[in-house]
Amino acid sequence: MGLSYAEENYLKAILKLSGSPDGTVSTNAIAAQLDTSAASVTDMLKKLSDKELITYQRYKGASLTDDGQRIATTLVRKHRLWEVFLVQSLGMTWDEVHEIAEELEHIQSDRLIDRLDHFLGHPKFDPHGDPIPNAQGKYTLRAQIPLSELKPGQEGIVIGVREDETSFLKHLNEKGLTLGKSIKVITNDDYDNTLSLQVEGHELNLSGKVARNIMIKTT
Amino acid sequence: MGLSYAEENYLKAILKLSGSPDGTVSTNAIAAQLDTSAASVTDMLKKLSDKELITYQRYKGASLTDDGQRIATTLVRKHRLWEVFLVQSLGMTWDEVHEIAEELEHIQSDRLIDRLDHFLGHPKFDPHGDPIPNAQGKYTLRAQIPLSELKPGQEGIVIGVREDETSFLKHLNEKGLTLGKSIKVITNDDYDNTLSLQVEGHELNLSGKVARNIMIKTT
DNA sequence: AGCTCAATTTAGAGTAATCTAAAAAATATT
DNA sequence: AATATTTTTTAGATTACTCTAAATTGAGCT
Ligand SMILES: [Mn+2]
Ligand SMILES: [Mn+2]
Ligand SMILES: [Mn+2]
Ligand SMILES: [Mn+2]
Repeated sequence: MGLSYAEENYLKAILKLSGSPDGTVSTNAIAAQLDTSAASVTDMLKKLSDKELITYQRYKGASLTDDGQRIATTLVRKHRLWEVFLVQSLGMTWDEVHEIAEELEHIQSDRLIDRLDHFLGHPKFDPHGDPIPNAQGKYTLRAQIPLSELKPGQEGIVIGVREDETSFLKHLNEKGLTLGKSIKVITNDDYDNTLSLQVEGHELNLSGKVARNIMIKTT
Repeated sequence: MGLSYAEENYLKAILKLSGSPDGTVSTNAIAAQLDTSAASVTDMLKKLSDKELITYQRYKGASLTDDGQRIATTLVRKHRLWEVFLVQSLGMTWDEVHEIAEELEHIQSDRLIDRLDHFLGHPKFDPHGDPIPNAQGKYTLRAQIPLSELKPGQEGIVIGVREDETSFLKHLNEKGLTLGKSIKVITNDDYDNTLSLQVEGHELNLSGKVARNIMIKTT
């Protein structure tokens, strides 16, 4: 029997937040990620723990079990494959696909996803530059560095973003800072990483907050 | 604010069942269609009535309002477009797409559906031969007659099925009776419409129950 | 070691969707 | 017209998910 959308969203949130060593995630971090109350999170952590998808001890945080990790990774795979479909096949823009994929990722059918993956040509990255896990849960890592950490004079290519909210991506569209663009840093403020850079002949100013969410492959 | 999946499924069921003159549908008919209890149906009819998506009087059945009709028709459009996608683009078979489309139809995004429609080339019929409403809710009707009503000697082409359950469609696959096939009736039992017919050189026997769910365009 | 405060959990409650069993209304039969 | 049967509704519960407010726990600081 499958999981509910809510259970799946929690697993995905825990995976996203568990970058740390042992991968333990706090109740409040999950609540913030899912924009829900800490009390709701506690309830759900008990349920997921009963189903052995996470390990959880009161007051000690949660981490994914192997089963939980596998399920969460599959959700990420589905989310990102659908995003590729929406952009590549349907011609939607990178700023409008995340919310839709947030629903599509819950469609239940392994066969569907394998077919979709095949149809799309086994893409390795989604429209935001995030890696797509394969059917075995493995994915490609790339050397990348936040734009905010580049020194004046350094050059590179935009290969990803760390944030997929519509407002952020629309902002980048307006600045012309989309995937694949070549950039060169002119100045980078020591204090708050306010940047000026060169993109396709134009000069551009960016806040440190924005620059920290743009990932660069240096050239 | 959007409707829940349950509310949408009820609207779709009412549309499907309201072929009659005024289009009034009984509580039990809906319960049977959705495989749920009559008590649950009554609860939901009250809710949909409050939202003015149906007209409903106790003990008198329900019918769609214009708003309800519009929403239900859009759901049918989405369901059938997704079925076309699954078969045409992903190469799935007509017997495995209905259940998946039952979920996909609830994805919320008008823009997505318009893009999908465009991507698929504005198809007029789904993989079961059912017409696909356009964005305005209009669809093409075709002259068709149940195979069970053909007389011995009559010929035609399979242009649709009235039932999209997997088991039924798999049965047709085994018999080689798929969309587009040419058939010729040899015998048709007066009492129960047990048929024998000619398909691609082979002779085939069908129960009346099956024959009543296969739609033919006579030639 | 004890105190303080933030993080977390528990308590209690609400909404949505569903069920079974009992009551009421409508329809069919005699 | 009265009675029997079927259909539909109501009553009362259950499960899943969520919330706010109150209680508890644990970690950091004197
Ligand atoms: Mn996304
Ligand atoms: Mn989601
Ligand atoms: Mn279908
Ligand atoms: Mn559905």
